[in-house]
Formats: sequence, structure tokens, C-alpha cells
Amino acid sequence: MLDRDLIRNHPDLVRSGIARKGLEAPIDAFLSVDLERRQVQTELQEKQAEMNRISKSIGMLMGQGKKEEAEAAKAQTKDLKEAISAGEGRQRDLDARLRDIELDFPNLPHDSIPNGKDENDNVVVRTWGEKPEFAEQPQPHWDVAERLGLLDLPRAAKISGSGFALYTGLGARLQRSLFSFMIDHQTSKNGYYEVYPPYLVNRASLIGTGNLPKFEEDLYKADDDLYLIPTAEVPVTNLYRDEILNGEQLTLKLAGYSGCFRREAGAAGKDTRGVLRIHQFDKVEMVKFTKPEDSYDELESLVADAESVLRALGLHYRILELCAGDIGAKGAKCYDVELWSPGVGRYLEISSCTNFEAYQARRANIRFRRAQGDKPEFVHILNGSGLACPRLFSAILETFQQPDGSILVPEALRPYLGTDRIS
RNA sequence: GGAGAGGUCGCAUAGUGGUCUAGUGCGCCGCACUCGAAAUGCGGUGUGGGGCAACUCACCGAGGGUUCGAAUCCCUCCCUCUCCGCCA
Repeated sequence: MLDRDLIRNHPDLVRSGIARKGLEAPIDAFLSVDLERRQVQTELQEKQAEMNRISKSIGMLMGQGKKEEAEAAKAQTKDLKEAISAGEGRQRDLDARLRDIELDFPNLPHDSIPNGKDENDNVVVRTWGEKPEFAEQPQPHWDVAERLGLLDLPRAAKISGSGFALYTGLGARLQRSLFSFMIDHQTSKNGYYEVYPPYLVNRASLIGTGNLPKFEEDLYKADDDLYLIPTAEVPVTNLYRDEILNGEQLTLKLAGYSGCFRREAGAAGKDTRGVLRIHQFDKVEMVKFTKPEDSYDELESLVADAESVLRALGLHYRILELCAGDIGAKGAKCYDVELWSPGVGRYLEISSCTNFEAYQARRANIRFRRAQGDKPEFVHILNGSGLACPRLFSAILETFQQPDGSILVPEALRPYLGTDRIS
């Protein structure tokens, strides 16, 4: 959601910002419904004020025992009552329409982000490490995993369907090691407060983060009006929905491990091998709640926090600044962390670190107060993966292949995995 | 799943149809008193919307309803607590 005053007073600015993303927004519909809503409200309130006056006087007359005068006053409320009832109905309707329109608005891109149409226009801002050298072409992770008994994809397909992974033996333990290591790393090294959230959330939470109403087809829906989370971003961001935070607590940094569930609708045929794109995966997610003036500094350190995991593991990666056309509807500015995958021969996205500014905060009504007595303001919210497990799993299998076919385990993982070598 | 109790202004409480546009206490802010502080006294102290403004409207878990008038009565739902049942 955007600031209503901004849309009302600077519709062209909003229009051009959204056009930069290659998107559209119902600006004209907003303006006309908004105007009508305010007219109806003003009219309605005059009638309500009149009704309140009459009702109050009836109460006083009754108290004084003036029954007849009270009855006379009652008689004059009939038309008013009908008008109020009709006005309330109209306003309810207009409120709901305006809300629907507002929820449909994409966020505005930050001025600093590059123009561009799609992922080809993203900008590499830095790389770390180097592509590892191999005497022979390294195997892709699906071959390594099969050879070493770390994955059983046929059985995953049998028990669940295509697009699910069954990790086995040391493969299973490697998964568990990865998210244990990462959540420890983010909490102890980078200062995040650990949370472990529910995997099923209600509609209000998904509206808060911007997944609903627009992207329903990406989600798995359970009964009882609950949805499986596509990322821990959803429950963790909604921790403070409808709350006013103390400005002194900000910046608030939370990190949570969770399973993630995505239908990947529309992604059929893309990255289908191995565990590159699956319906269920594990991830550590970082979420920050900041004051508006701090959010861009916090975005830089958020990316650094995501990167620090890869550095600790010794994996080569690069950082992309997403262009306006590739950033998506919700973000104002976004960096992708892309991990080099020697077996696949491509950089693969493993984290997306985004500043949403006040976009999610407005949807979820999350505010803060600078000091006692100050007006509440919307916080800025940021999040980023720190990191996603399957692609980390695959990059480790591919990057640390040894000539004898075994995998040399990165130092940082050895205490978790209980071995320095997978063979 | 069954039975019961309950959800009121930061916290605690009062309020069971009309001076409740919600009282009181605590907390907090301002002022007074004081060298300073405590104590005391006085005043203030929620959120959102509309209006240039004076001002006004809505909100007592949520949503409907009855009524001239609802925190208060009725209906549906949500949440919390207690007991029972079931269960990892």
C-alpha cells in the first residue's frame, strides 16, 4: 500500500514510478472512489451528529419525566435514521472498494535503482571469491547426490509427487546441518533474535506481506482458511501486525528457520533437475523493522549478513542490484545474492534482500513511536534469505567435489555434520 | 470435541439500555510547591477518518442485529483461561 496523500496529491509521480517497473496501478479508480468516499462520509457525519443531538435530548427529557416531548422528538428521527442507514451502507461499500484498490497497488521503486526491463538489465555490484577450477567438468549435484546416496528423488515423487525432495543419510544430515549452522550464524555472529514461527498462517498475514490477494495461485491452501507459508517472511513480518513499536527498540532484527511451501505455478519446465526448484524447502529468513531514515543502511548490512554465510563456507558468489523491471511489485530496492554452481554452470539465486520501505508496514499496520507522545509512524520493513538450503546443498556438492569423487566438507559445517568428508 | 468463565483507554479495575463524547487507581507528561528530590496539589495523557478551521464521526475482541439511543440486550465468529475427553 502507498500513502493515500501521495496518490491524491501527486498521482503523476506515482504513475511514473510504477511505469518504471513496467507495471500499472488503478490510479484513476483510486482517485474517484476516494473522492466519493470522502463526500459520502462528510454528508453521513452531519446526519450522525444531528441524530446524536436528538438522542441525547430524548434521554434528558425522559430523565425529567417529559414523556410527550420525548415522543415528539422520537417521531422526527425516522427519516434521519433511514438516511444514516443508507449512508452507512454506501460508506461500507466504498471503504471496501478503496481497500481493494489500494491492495492492488505495487510499491514504488527507489530512485537509486537502475532502469531496465528484465533480469538482463540487473547490475552486478560485486563478486566474492572465484570460480573453482576442476581438472574435469564437475558433476551436477543430482549426479553427485545419487552417486553418494544423498537424495532419493524417485521415492520423493512416489510419496508426494514431482518437485519434492527426499534427502537421505548424510544428505539428510547435511540439510539439517545447513539450517542449524545458518540460524546459529545469524543469531550469534550477526545479532538477530531467533524465532521459530508457525507454518500455517491466516489470510490477514498474507495480505500484510503482499502475497494476497494478488498471488494466491503461488500458495498451498489448507482447510480452515489457512495457508502454508511460502517463506518465514510471512509469519515473522506479521509478528508485529497492528502494533505500535517503541522507537528505541528499532532496528529490530529477527531471524527464523522454517520450511517453505510454494506451488511454483507458472514455473513448470524451469530448473527441474535436482533440488533447484522444489515445492518444499528449508530456509533461514531475516526480517528487519527500522526507522525510515535507517532502512537503506540496513539494507546494505542485510546483504552483508546474507553474504557472510557464503564467506564462512567459502563459496563463490556475486551480488546483483535488481533493475526496476525485475524487482517485482512489492519491493522498493532489492539485491539478489547469486551463488556459483559449477556443475550446473550458472549463478543461481540463493537470497533476495529487499527494502519494502513502508509498503508492508501499511498493509500490516506496523508502526512505531519515536518518543512518548509522538504520533505513530510506519516502520520500514526489510527481509532477506539467510539463506535457502537446497541451492546451498547443491553448490556444496558441486564446489567441493574431490578427484576421488568425495565431497570435502567446509570447516564451518564439520561440527554439525560430524565428518569432514562425504564419500 | 464437550462444559464453564472471560476479552473495557499502556497496566489494573468500574460500568448490565440514556449526564459513558467510558469513571477510578497506577504509570507517563506538564505546571505548582522545593536548593534539589520525594510526597502532595492542579491540569493533561488512545487510534483512525472527514473538515482550511472551529469542529465532527467511528472505535469498549471482530462482524451483524434490536432501539430514538448499545460497553450494556440478541445472533455469528475469533481469542484467552479452567475442567473433561482425545492426542505427538
